[in-house]
Amino acid sequence: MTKTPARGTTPGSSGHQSATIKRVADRAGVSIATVSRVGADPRSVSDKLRLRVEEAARALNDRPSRAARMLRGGTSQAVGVVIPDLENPFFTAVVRGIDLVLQAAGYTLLLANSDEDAARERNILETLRAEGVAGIIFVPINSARDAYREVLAPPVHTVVVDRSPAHLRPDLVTVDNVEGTRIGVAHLLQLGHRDVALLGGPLRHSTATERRQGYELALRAAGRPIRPDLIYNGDFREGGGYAGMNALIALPRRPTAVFVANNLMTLGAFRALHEAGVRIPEEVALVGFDDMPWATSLNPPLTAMSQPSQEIGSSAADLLLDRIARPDRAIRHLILETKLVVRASCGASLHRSRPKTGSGTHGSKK
Amino acid sequence: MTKTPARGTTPGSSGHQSATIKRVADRAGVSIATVSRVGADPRSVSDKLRLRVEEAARALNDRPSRAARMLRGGTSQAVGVVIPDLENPFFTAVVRGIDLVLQAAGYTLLLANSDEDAARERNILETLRAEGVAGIIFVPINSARDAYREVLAPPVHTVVVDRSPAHLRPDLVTVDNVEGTRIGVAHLLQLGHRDVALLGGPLRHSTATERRQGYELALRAAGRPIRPDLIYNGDFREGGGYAGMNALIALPRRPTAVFVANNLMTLGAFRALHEAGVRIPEEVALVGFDDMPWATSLNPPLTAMSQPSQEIGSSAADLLLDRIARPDRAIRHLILETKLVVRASCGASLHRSRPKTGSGTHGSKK
DNA sequence: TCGGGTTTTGATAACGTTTTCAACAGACAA
DNA sequence: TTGTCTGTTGAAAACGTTATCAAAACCCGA
Repeated sequence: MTKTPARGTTPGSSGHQSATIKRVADRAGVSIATVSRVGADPRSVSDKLRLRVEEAARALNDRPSRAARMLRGGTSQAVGVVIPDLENPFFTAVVRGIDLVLQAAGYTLLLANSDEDAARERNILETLRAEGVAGIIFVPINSARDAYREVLAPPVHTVVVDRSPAHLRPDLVTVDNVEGTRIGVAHLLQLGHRDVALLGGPLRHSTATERRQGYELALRAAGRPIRPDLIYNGDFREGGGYAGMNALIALPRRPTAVFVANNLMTLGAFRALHEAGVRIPEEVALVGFDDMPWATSLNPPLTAMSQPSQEIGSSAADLLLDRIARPDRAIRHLILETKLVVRASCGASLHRSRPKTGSGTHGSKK
Repeated sequence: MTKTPARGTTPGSSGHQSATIKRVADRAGVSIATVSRVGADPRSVSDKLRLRVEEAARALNDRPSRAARMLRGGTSQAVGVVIPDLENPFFTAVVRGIDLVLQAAGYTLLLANSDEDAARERNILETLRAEGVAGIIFVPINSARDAYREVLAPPVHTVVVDRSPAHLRPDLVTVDNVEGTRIGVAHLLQLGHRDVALLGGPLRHSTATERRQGYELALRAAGRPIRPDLIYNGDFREGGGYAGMNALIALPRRPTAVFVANNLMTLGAFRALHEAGVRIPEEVALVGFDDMPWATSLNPPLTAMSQPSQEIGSSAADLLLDRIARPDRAIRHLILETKLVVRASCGASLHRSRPKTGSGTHGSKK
């Protein structure tokens, strides 16, 4: 039986149709164990057999069954991605980044939308866990304190994105929110504005508190006082930006510049300003956190702190893949830089007198 | 200890930890076959045992392994969703609708981004198929003609969304593109515009051809000629809208109104107009196809044909679930209505003289 | 040529389900 | 009481992998 084995009707194997690995094995004239091995570690099998198996697999268009693999190994080649709002372009850009590297690495992406709802998030996380995903990348709602204890249990790895969770130190990818906001606010200050307001977010999110810190930092560096009435804590949604901006322009001492700490809120702020007939940037100058695809379509185009959204996603995926490969590396926190993109909404073009945009200290008073 | 079978150390079962169904069976003092049965068809097992099993399952927080289930049955409780652009808010709204009903039905959502790339789409579809999804919901790229033959093979069910594929009649959910566009263009005509241009899309997409039909329909109904120079076929992306609008305003006989057949292109059109300093709607009136979350933040706010994006998604999911349950129903094509949302970009507010917005025939000449 | 060691291979158990088949229990008619 | 029929249950095979273990093949020095 030495040479002849490669052909179809070996006595042992009657003509079954299914069972991909078995079919490959039959065709190559080897045992299924050998086939499995060339998939796992090609060096562990002799060149002769390896070649036979490889060609048989190719001919049969063999795709190992994930179900079987997972049933055996307890973990599947899939990763779960959980974001709080599928319709926020920032998150979708992140997902796109994740998808790019995951797809290239042969992983399948399970996406779920937690909708900023803690119960739903919990449910999703449990499902994902039961599903046997190799890892989870998620933007935490961060409601209950010990909510994520069990998600971190060894079989499944976790990478957190955008917001840092309260009582947890997982692998993490964020942006430098403090510095980003500081630069944005400093830009406004430098343009000569004395009263710069902040349209901030819910303080349970690290992004909101950090951006607030950056705001205060910039003000202090410029020697300006922190006026509590100029700080509005919104909800990071369009409605909050609208309400907040309306509140600000109703102020007796109306601010001449506003830093909006979130993309959706920036939209709301624009709407409020347009409706009220307040001119941007002549009456109120605007800088937003997070650039958006349609920032240039706004009127005037938005000056924004641009986040590398897609790169956030791909970095997170890289981190996850790496952790899966080497589970006992040290925890890493990756902090990406933001970038000031100057367009018209901040009014920089009105100030031709001071063309130099230096390293962010305050400008002279107007 | 009355019933005794329920306790731990039954002679047959040594102290294994894993195997959920086995554990439930042990705890309830029945065979695993019985446990499986109460999951599949509760009426097929006696009340007594059924109760015991149910309570055991509840106590053990039993979650049947999807991997095992799929390995046995060949199909998993997951559905694949394939869209061509994760960053287009229309598609994400659709996905959100899908997610809503799928999550409620206990299905897992596998999302993939085909990026308008045929090869990638094909690869995704094959993967999904190999993955054993119960069904696929997708927006087809529609490049090669027989590209989708094998996707339709019986084990996996398909629902197509937004665009109808060329040589295929699957379950389908679209919007009434012809009528939607007709209404939008008629609105412009009724406002007194004589030269209404169309910023259209790539004709390989049914959405683009149908919207073009609607445009011509409206023009003919108003007795206006079709001027080829007023029709620009873009790419359904921001850049195409920008280029197209620039081309239109460079025309010797510049149109006074433009219907933009796609959300991203609308953004580009706005940008072009703003940059060129052309006033909306005084110099060029604008109506777009597909309303967007930020339509009200544009300046002026966008008049648009609003699509029920989320409902498109949820309907598609409903269709799919129904087909999975009853595979031999007739093929269905669900056509949803669009709605004209009048804001400022069309200039309707400038025409206080004619407050009645009737059923879409043309108004008197200006 | 023969041992001893190393490498390569194959048979098989296990993973958690569903489903088929046979066995068993109970009900009812004779 | 016996026999047949129906309804309920359990044993076991199968799904496609991977991993363990033992057998086989090979290599090398004596």
